[in-house]
Amino acid sequence: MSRRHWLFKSEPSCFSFAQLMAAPDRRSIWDGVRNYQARNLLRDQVALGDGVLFYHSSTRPPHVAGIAKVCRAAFPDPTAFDPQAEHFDPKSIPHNPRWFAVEVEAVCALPRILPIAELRTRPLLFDMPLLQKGQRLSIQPLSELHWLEILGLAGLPENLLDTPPS
DNA sequence: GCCAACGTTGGC
DNA sequence: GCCAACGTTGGC
Repeated sequence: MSRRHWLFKSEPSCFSFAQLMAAPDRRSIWDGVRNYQARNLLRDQVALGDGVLFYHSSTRPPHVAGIAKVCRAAFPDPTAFDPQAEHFDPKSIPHNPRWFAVEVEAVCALPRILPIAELRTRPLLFDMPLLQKGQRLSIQPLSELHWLEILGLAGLPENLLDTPPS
């Protein structure tokens, strides 16, 4: 089986990695995605067991905060059906859902956060989507090289996701 | 289907 | 706070 890797963006004032760590079973739904390109990735590509970099945007400094993994693959985003929800979309109906969510489970916080400015200094990361001009996607694919480089920078073992939690 | 106007994102 | 880049909207 080949695991893929992703970067998920969140504004920590909205939902932080610490909140995920503190959630029951360290799990949370990843909902509210309302961009078609990100939706397509969530729905069609993000798979159970995939690795996730949890990135904090719109904070100082913007940074990678932690590692998570996908613990449930795509399902219709329930917040799109809820008139009380911030991202309610009346055009998404249960018979034909427009928006999708996954669930993620925290693996560990980075031993030290990795600011975006530091990522920009690493030659192996120059082609990371995050670092491209104008890139705004909230769900971004990472190559195996990107993933390993970032684990290494953070001081985490390459086989992090293969090691069952103790 | 074009494209101008507008709203949002998000680093700096 | 600024503003570049991008996505969406809607008149035509």
